Order: sequence, then C-alpha cells, then structure tokens
Amino acid sequence: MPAAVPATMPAAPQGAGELAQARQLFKALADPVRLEVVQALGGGERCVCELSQGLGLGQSRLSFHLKVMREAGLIEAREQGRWVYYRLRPGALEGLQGWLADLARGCSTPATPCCP
Amino acid sequence: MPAAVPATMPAAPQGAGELAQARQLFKALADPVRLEVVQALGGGERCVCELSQGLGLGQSRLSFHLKVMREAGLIEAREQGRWVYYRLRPGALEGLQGWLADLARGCSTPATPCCP
DNA sequence: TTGATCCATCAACCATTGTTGATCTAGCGT
DNA sequence: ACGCTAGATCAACAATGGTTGATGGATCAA
Repeated sequence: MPAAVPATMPAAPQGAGELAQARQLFKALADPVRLEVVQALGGGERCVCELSQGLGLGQSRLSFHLKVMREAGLIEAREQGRWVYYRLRPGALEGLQGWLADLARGCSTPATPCCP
Repeated sequence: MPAAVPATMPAAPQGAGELAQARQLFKALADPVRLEVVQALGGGERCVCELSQGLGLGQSRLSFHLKVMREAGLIEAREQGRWVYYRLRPGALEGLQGWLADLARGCSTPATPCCP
C-alpha cells in the first residue's frame, strides 16, 4: 500500500511530496515583488545589491523575499566575498513546466455527467 | 513613451498586464486546497458536487476556492441545470508554461560582476 | 584595528487570505 | 405551489504573510 491519497477521486498521477514542492514554488511566484525579482533573474545571475537598486527595494524587504524563494527551491545563492549572487534554478522551472504539461494533457476530457 | 517600468533593470520582455495575469494564476495555484482541485480537474471536467465529495471539502470552502480560481482565469464554469461543471482553461496552463520557458531561456547567463 | 559595506535575521506591527456557519437564489420533481 | 437539492455569497473570526526599523556577522580597504 504505497500512499495515503484521499482515496475517492480519479486523481492525476502526482506524489504528495511533489505536490507540496509545486505548491511552494507557486507560492514563491505569487507575490508581485518576487515576480519582479524573478523577472530580473530571468536575464541571468544578479547580485543582491543590483536587485535592490534596480528594483528600488529596501534591503530588508528584498532579503525576506529572496529567502522565501530560496527556501522554495526557486532560486539559489552563490556567495563571493562580500556579495551574494542569486540565480534561478532551471530545474525548478522545468519541474513546473512539466507539471503544467501533465495537467494540460488530460484536462479536456468532456465530463462524466455527475448525477444522472 | 510606452510604459512605466521601474527603468533601471535590464528586465525580461514582459508587459505589465501579462505579469499581473501570471501573478493571479500563480496565486490561484499557491494553495493546497486549490492544488488538489486543480489536480482533480487535470483528469477532466468535474461537477462541484463530485469535487466536494471526492476531496472531502465543505461546500462553502470549495466554492470560495473555485471563485478564486475562476477570477484568476485558471478555470471556467459550465452551468447545466442545477449543476455546475468546472474545467481547467488550457490557455492559462499554456500561458504559464510559455512564461516559464521564457525565463528559463536566459536565466543561465553567468553574472555581470556587480561591483568591480 | 577601525570603519565601511553587504547581507541576513529578528521582533513588532499591519494587511491579506482562508474558514465557518448562516442565508439566499435557482432549477427540478411532485 | 411546495419542498428539496446544488451552489453562490456574506459576515465574523482565525490564520498567514509582508513590511519596517534595528541589530549582528562577515568581508574588505585603509
């Protein structure tokens, strides 16, 4: 008996752990400040100070959001001397793309008439 | 003068409106209850009562989350007599996939050394 | 060593979201 | 018309999340 899924729904093929992971990633992307940061990182690795200046974000605020994204596995840090460079984790982006693609695959099934 | 972007960052090529749209979608996906619903809808169109029973969600709670997802443009409803069927909007899924793909494209640029 | 800069963290406060139970509307069977 | 069921909506409350200013550790230059 492999897993403890709620049991009654046809359900897509997704492990509970992976779902939680996806949720963390979506949450990390669900904030306007973080989206701007992500957008900036879409152009390549950036130092915190660049992000702070470029986006006009207070140091503390930015640091908070970077932490959320880091803990979600969306970005990763590279320390170099006094500076910290952040970049998007390609794996995270691919993971989400794959998840979305899976969803799209079956989502157009017509509809089992619910209560005949 | 086309837009009022913060101005100083290299920035990925994304309209402000599209960004807000993406944000809404990510937000709609950033909740455990909603993720389960989405997962269920990944198997095709479902009636509210099926979702409610299948996922063990109270009527009011489920309705709230469906509304959030509907307003985000993630799902759409089809009323049939007394029942309402929901399904994922393929366009929303494709939109996000595209957005993620764009990000992934440039995100591995090495790093402009920030303060030489 | 001293002073300056970069960044993370913390605590207190404020804002946004989710939950619950009650109420309301609409379609359907009798 | 009446009662029943599906589902949306509302108001009050509970929980989560984000912001701000202050503090602290690390690195570098002088």
